[in-house]
Amino acid sequence: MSIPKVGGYWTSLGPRYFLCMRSNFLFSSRWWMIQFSSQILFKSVSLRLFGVKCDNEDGEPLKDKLLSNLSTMGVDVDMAKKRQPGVFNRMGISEQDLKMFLLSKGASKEVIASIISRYPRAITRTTEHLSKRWDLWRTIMTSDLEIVNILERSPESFFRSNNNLNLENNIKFLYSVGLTRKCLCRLLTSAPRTFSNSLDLNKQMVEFLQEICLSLGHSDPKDFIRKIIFKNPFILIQSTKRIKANIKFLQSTFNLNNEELLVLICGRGAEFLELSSDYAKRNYINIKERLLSLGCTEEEVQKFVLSYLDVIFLGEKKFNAKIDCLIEEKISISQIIENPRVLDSSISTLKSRIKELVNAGYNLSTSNITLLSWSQKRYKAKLKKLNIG
DNA sequence: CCAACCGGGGTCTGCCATAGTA
DNA sequence: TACTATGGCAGACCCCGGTTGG
Repeated sequence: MSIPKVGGYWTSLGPRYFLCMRSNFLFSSRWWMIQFSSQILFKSVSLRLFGVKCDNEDGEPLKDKLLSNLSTMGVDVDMAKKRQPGVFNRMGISEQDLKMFLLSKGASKEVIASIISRYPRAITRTTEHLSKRWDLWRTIMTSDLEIVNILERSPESFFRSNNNLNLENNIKFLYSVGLTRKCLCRLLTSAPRTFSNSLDLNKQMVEFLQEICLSLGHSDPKDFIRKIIFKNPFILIQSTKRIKANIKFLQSTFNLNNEELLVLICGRGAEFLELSSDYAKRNYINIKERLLSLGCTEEEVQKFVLSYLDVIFLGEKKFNAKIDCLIEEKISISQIIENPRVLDSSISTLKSRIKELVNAGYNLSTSNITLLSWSQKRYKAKLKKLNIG
């Protein structure tokens, strides 16, 4: 049996659903099966290691002792060794210290095992270091539980660096650019990696954003920084290269003037800046081709995408599927581009609503289609009335 | 009362490459 | 020359409801 990579259960649902997918996995029987089989595997591995020199009083090799302890704790040793083999060749590691520390902060045994399986280097940190780092995080977060939740989600962001001074300086720096504690809390929750970036990297991004701001003729860079970071808490974990490319794409595709661009990247377009290389371009080309083939003009396409930038987040397959599903019901392309938010709804919502509406005698090709994207509550109320009337 | 308009909310990791370090 | 610290990458929606204008 092959052990799946932890990052391997990516789904078409996207990054925002990652957490939910992972926790389902953690508590599924499949997880336990893997735990079980890795223990069997571990036994055979340790037999093969029989010749390793003995360093402790019981005569058991230290490395074996560590591995067996971890295994007992429920750590997926195979996965851990594959990820960071170096960790297991070191001497003087106390996995018990980490365990005790995290237990004292309210983490469950399962969470601890999962953390070590995914980021083994965690066990090389000393209690003193952990304690200091935790306290620094606690200056931002109000409870230990919140931190435990972040660690469960993203162990790497807490454990990857052992430079607590850098962390401290980052916190000072972020306050100094005008962010509030609330904003830092948001950053730490959403993009914890921000805080293990080097101070220099964070400074680079902030300076880069300030330059953009000034080059676009904004008079108050500090205000701009506050706005853009609050609006887009992930921006500090992107590369300036990526942000640059996306801004360039916006500029070249939509002929925006400076002010329009400023408003866009601090507002609706904030998330757009995170898009990975060429993704925007790829999707835009697909959207354009599809709409042109359905009889839209270039201007209409541009106007449509700009009025509803979220459409760029839709992969080609999904975008096409949604359009197909609407067109099949004799909804015209002009209805769609005039009411772009109908594309907000999932394909299954679109399908079920279309079916219900048709059954209720609602003529989608002549009536308004915005109700396809209304909130459930509003939609249900409307449907009820249609069925009565 | 109704629906169009509009903004907001949740939420980003795990892996790899490569300098740097002891 | 192992091992560590750090940068950077791909990946790819859906739903809710306040306000406003009729």
